[in-house]
Amino acid sequence: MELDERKMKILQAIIRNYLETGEPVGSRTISKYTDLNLSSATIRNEMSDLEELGFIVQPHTSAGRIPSDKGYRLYVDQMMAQKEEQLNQATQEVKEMQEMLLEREDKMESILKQIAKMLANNTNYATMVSAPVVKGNKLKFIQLSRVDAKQLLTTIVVEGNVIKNTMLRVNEPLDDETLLKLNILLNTNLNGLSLAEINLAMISRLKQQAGVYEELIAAVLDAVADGMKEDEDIEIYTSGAKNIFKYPELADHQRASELITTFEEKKLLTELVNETLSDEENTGIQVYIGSETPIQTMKDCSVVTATYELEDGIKGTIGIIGPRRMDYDKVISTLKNVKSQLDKSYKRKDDE
Amino acid sequence: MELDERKMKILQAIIRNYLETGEPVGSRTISKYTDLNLSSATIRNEMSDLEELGFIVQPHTSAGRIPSDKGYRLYVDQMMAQKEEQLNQATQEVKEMQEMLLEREDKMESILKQIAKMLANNTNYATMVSAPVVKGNKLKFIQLSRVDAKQLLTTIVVEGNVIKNTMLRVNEPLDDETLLKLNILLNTNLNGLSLAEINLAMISRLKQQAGVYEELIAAVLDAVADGMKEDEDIEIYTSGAKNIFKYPELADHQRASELITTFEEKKLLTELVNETLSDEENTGIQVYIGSETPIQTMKDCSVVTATYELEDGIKGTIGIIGPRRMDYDKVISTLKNVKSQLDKSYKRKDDE
DNA sequence: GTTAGCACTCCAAACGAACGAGTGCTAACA
DNA sequence: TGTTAGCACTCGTTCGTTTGGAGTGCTAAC
Repeated sequence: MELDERKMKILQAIIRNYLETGEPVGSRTISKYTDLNLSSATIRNEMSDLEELGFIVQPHTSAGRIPSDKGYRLYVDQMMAQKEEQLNQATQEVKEMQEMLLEREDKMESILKQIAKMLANNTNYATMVSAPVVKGNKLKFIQLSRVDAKQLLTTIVVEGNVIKNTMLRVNEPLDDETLLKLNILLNTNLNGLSLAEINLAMISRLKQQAGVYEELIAAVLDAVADGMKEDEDIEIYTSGAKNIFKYPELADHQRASELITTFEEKKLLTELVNETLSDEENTGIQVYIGSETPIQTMKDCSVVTATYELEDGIKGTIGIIGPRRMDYDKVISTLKNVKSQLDKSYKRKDDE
Repeated sequence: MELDERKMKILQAIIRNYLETGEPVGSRTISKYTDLNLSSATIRNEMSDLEELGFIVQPHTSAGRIPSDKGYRLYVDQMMAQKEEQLNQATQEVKEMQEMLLEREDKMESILKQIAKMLANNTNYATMVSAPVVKGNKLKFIQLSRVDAKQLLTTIVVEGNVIKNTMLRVNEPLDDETLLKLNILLNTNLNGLSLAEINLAMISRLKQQAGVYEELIAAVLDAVADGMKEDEDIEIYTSGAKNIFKYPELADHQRASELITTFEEKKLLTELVNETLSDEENTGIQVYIGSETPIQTMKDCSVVTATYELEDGIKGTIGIIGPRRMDYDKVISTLKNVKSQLDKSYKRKDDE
């Protein structure tokens, strides 16, 4: 059996209708809905075929049909192909984002939080935004300062301007000269290195040169290791969890509880982020439908993600999580817009 | 009408039973449950009185009674008075916490997150922990460092060892000498001041002394203001939101959705934190029952909070949010334990 | 290939009976 | 006077039945 053009049109009509209503759609509806001018009986025959092909399913006998994952997949793929070259209209989101980005260019964290919130409000789905992850992770700057007699502050800056601080306690106050010497020692030896490159040889050399301050240097190195090994613990902001209650198919206790937990324990979401970031042939937007998603608890959801890239290799993920019958069209174009704004934002900065 | 001892006993029995079952409790149940040896008819008379006094209510005619907010309040107050001097048994929580606190004394953030999680797991309620808020907010240390030719890093340390960083861009690289001068200028003028004390006069004096670097100083002061004005934006960690689904009286869509939002937008919770911290005659534990809570969306919940205090004036709040029929006894003693551990943790550090 | 017609299926909502938990009241009892 | 047994009554819950409607599959005719 072939999927001819008429079947295709009917499938599309079924999906569109289901996206709107969330109810199984019957043959009569389609017969009226489309401009095909076919009777419900004919549609019934075609629907029977579409079911055999696996694009739609019946929740139970004598009910209408709903799209299967395979059906959604076809629909989404086709849509993506069609609107490859979409113009970038100044949507609501773009306007809001431009204001955000203009306002404060340095406060990445709060901007990402706001993006998550804005997307949740504008789409009525749950959203997540991961903070950019630096792949290389080279140390750019390290400094030891005396806050008071017994407390030192280590400040390290990693490529991509990620800043980390750690307080250290010392028994004896350090004089200015020693502090300067230690700072020079640390900077000359460690700058430009990644965590992997700070090996045992380097460590013992440093300790040797530090003399009596060997112990202090060890503590500093610990702090450095701590600050740079952030890969496992990606910062993720979420918003709009309450939106899942808007879709009855997600709102029963069991599912809702699981989903809420997934959003609360952001750790589970890192899997999604890793998945999207690791995908090589990534065009920027990815769609996971139902069982395709990498996170178990979301098997009844669809997830659309966008990967944004600030500088080379510094990437993050924006994700929208909703029911299978998501408004893919709107979500995808919204994400495309937001992504392009974020991509641009850093380029703009460099131009200054 | 008086609330004599017998009525009191009956009220207690009603509440205890309701805490367990969540179902309205009838006269026959009480007649069997207690050691009063009274028939159900007598109990009925007493219950009628208790209802008139406002301690219990009937969800509808011909149903059992459930405690009113006033009833819970009496019960809780009495319990608190009784166990004023409770011994500090080594509970599950204490053990878990001691491990946490021993492990890393500097990582306040992750410890607080863990506490929230642990409490949620051990109590089956939703939890929140606010990071300590410094009242005075005096600047302890400020430093300007050169990360690379075009980027400066401001690091400020506020009392209570809260550290803030901001990146600044400059057009012209600064030489070491200028940097040193600016640092001395900043430290000598600003150290020990609170945000309120950095007034216009001070600012213009600084700018004047900075000469050509006036603009830079202005940027630094902006960063300082930004870093110190954190009062409005208290860091709050939450956990166990999913637990609300365990209590049918909270789990309907409407309520659940509101509660989830409250937990997600932690801003709303700051009100609760402010309320508890501002209460002067605070013995450490506070109980808000139903409509007593300061947050509208929680009017069907009870909230138990503990205020912990690290150093003088550096306080935070731990809160447990559950249904009205919360196991107050367990929750209160758990919170007492956790609170005392946190209170101690800093004292211990000082002793070292 | 398309369509009208019809029997059939199945869910959802409406209905009502039966049940049971619980009350309030009254009258009797110690 | 306080306590208790008894009884009529209320009201929510449950469960089986009914009904209506939406939708299907099949068949026969166009």
